[in-house]
Order: sequence, then C-alpha cells, then structure tokens
Amino acid sequence: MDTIHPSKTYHLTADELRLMQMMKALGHPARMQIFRYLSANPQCITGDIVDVLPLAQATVSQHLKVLRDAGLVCGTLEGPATCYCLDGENVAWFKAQVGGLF
Amino acid sequence: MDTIHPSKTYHLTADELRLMQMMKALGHPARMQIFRYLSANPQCITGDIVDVLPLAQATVSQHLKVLRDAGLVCGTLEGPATCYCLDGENVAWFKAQVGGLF
DNA sequence: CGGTTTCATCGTAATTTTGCGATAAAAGGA
DNA sequence: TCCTTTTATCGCAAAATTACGATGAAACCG
Repeated sequence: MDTIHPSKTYHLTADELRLMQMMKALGHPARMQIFRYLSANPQCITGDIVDVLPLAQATVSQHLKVLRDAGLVCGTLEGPATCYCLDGENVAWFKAQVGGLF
Repeated sequence: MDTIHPSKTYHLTADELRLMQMMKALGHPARMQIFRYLSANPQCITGDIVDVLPLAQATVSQHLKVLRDAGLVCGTLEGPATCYCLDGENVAWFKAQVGGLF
C-alpha cells in the first residue's frame, strides 16, 4: 500500500458547500429557534431574540453572526439597534436545493 | 433584574428537533458527500464510500452512524458487508419540512 | 478449524464549537 | 456633553466534534 488517502480533500461543488454551511447553521437548537422566531416575527431587534432564548446576549449575538455568515438572515442598523429578518432570496435558494436533493 | 435566564432550555417541538438533527448531520463535508454519493449510487457498501472519501475507515464508519442516527440513511447486513442506502421515507419528510419552512 | 474480508466500536489526541463576562462602539436623549 | 440603550467583538474556559489506530465481531472460504 503506497498512499492510503489519495486526495485529503473533499469533492464538493460550491453550491454543495454553501448548502452545507446553511445546514450547519440550522443544526443547533439556538439557531433553529432564532430562525423559527424570525419566520413568525419578520421584523425584530436583537433584544427581542435575546429575551426568547435561554442564553446571554453575547452568545445570541454570536449565533446571529453564524446565521448571517450562512446568508440565512440579514441585519440592518436601525438607530442604536439592529433589525433582523430572514434573507428571503437565500432561504428560497436553500429550499430549492433541498427540494432537488435526491 | 431578578433572573436573567427564565428557562435555560430551548423551546422546540419534537419535529423541529428531528429536523435540526438532520441538518446537523448534513452540515459536515464528509457526510454531505456520503449523502450525495448515496443519491447517485443507491446501493453500495461501506468500502465503496471509504474509497471515495479522504478519510480512514473508522472515521467514515462514524460518519455513517451519524447519518443513521439522524434517520437519513439505513444500512442492512449483506453477508460480511453492510449495504447502505438513503432512507426514502425520512428524506421525503425532511424535504417536506424544509419546503414549509417560512 | 484457521485465515481472510468487511465493518463497527473503543480509547484517545487534536481541533472546533459553545457560552459567558468584560469591554468596545454607535446612536439617541437630557 | 454626559448618560443610557443597544449591540458586536474579544478573550478565555468548558464542552462537543472529528479523526485515527487498534481491537473486536461476524460472515465466508479453503
């Protein structure tokens, strides 16, 4: 046996990587709950989400960043606060990808 | 401020937890690639998957367990080998859940 | 029965993720 | 301007995940 592992890298397309990142983002209870909350409450502020979750403000802010980086959520400055909402376009893309999975 | 965190637990339904577990399972490059491989090759053995991935046999076996626990994949003994395939029913459920997300 | 093939599990490092307090940064009001 | 409100980021500890070699277990073949 010469080499055990031929490549050492995964063979995934850019779309698959992007999809994977979204899956990973939603694969945590706090972030799943944030996502569902934003579905029900299209316009809300960070503090509203903090109130709903059993986590400290810093932790919630971190989870929001993960969702932002995945493209599932976007936050816009609204005075001293940040208004969060689902990123409709990317969520639609996500649903379409999952729909055509197999 | 009396108590900062009222509940210390997340408020997710059983369905949401199940969905979350599937998301988490697919939120890793190795498992995403295994899933895609099983989509293209409906019937295959553990060794086939090991050959495709840049990981040791033990690691692949572990990833397969995660996919099994999530219900996305099922493996049946086929002599000394294990034949893996997608769990059509659960994958369909997954797609339906994502389709109705928001 | 002994040897081979195929796979899962165990034990254990290394890495990543998670969670929090403390600390900035930015906007608005008195 | 000073103070409050609101949020993001930093630094660090704890927990979870990932990866691997080694070891079992189960089926098949000679």
